[in-house]
Amino acid sequence: MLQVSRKFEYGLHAVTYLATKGLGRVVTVKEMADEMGFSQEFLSKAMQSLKRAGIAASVQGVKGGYTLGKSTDNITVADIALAIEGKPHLVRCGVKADRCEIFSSCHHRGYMNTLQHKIQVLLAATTVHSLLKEIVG
Amino acid sequence: MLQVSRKFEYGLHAVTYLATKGLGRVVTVKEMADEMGFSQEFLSKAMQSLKRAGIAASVQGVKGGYTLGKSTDNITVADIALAIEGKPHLVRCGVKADRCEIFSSCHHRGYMNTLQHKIQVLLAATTVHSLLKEIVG
DNA sequence: GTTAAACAGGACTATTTTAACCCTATTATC
DNA sequence: GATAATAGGGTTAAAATAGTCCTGTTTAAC
Ligand code: SF4
Ligand code: SF4
Repeated sequence: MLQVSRKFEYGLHAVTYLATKGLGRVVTVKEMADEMGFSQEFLSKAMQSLKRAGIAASVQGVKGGYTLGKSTDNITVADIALAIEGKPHLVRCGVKADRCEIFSSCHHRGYMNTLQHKIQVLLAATTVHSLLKEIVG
Repeated sequence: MLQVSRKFEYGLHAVTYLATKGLGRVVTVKEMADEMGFSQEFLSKAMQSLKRAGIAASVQGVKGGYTLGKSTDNITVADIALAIEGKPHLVRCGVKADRCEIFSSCHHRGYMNTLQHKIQVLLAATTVHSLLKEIVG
């Protein structure tokens, strides 16, 4: 269906939320989940992925939470997608060749791969900084 | 995971197969399934979708089968995707607003929709005619 | 006109992926 | 030491995808 996952959308919302709060402010998952209206546990997983990718930074313990790990013009939508969904694979064979039973006789793999690359370029073209301007404007 | 469905790939292969056989030649689902190595029943569903969209034309009865319904430069990859997967919805709310619990407070919907449009433009930029040239070249 | 080979399509089942939840650490403030 | 937070493994639930089955309908060939 070529649809982004909920986890990705949660992550994207979280990043823009953190961005509007500024780099200094430490925000808890609870606050974000309450504010934006989705599951705390699930958002928590998304934040952990973002943290591992360096997009978010975490502070543990009481008074802990998350902040952005980079400046907003240094995070692209592609980065967020990569952090949360892992390497993109528009076609099954990208995960592993034997995921497709007709791998050896397939002629349109090259096209699909360039298509995937073009989609990646689209995602990489939007930084969180530019996204925020779109949102406000 | 932003991955195309198997049904779409089956359909795309079928269309290029029909295209190489020329508009005159009527090809059965059995032949295509055997030739390309996938489930006859499942490919049959894809062909039915392609037929309903006018991309393929069918001949019923003994000696029946499928041919292309249009010229190869009149079919784009986007057309095939539309025929097989229906209207694309990069985000849940595209299907129906109430599919997303935070619809009313969502700020990045506009961006996601333009993103989807750009992906559609990518798909629409490739005709079966140009795809065949890529494959051969 | 009977048979057989093909498309048409509804309904069902199985598999896989995604989403959500639970529970136990660990960390650090108070 | 109590508490409020992140970290993360493991399990379950729900949804989407893939695949099958079965019953019609059409039509060429005999
Ligand atoms: S059909 Fe081709 S492009 Fe698609 S998964 Fe198989 S090998 Fe890859
Ligand atoms: S988060 Fe926004 S864009 Fe995504 S489904 Fe919900 S309303 Fe649509």
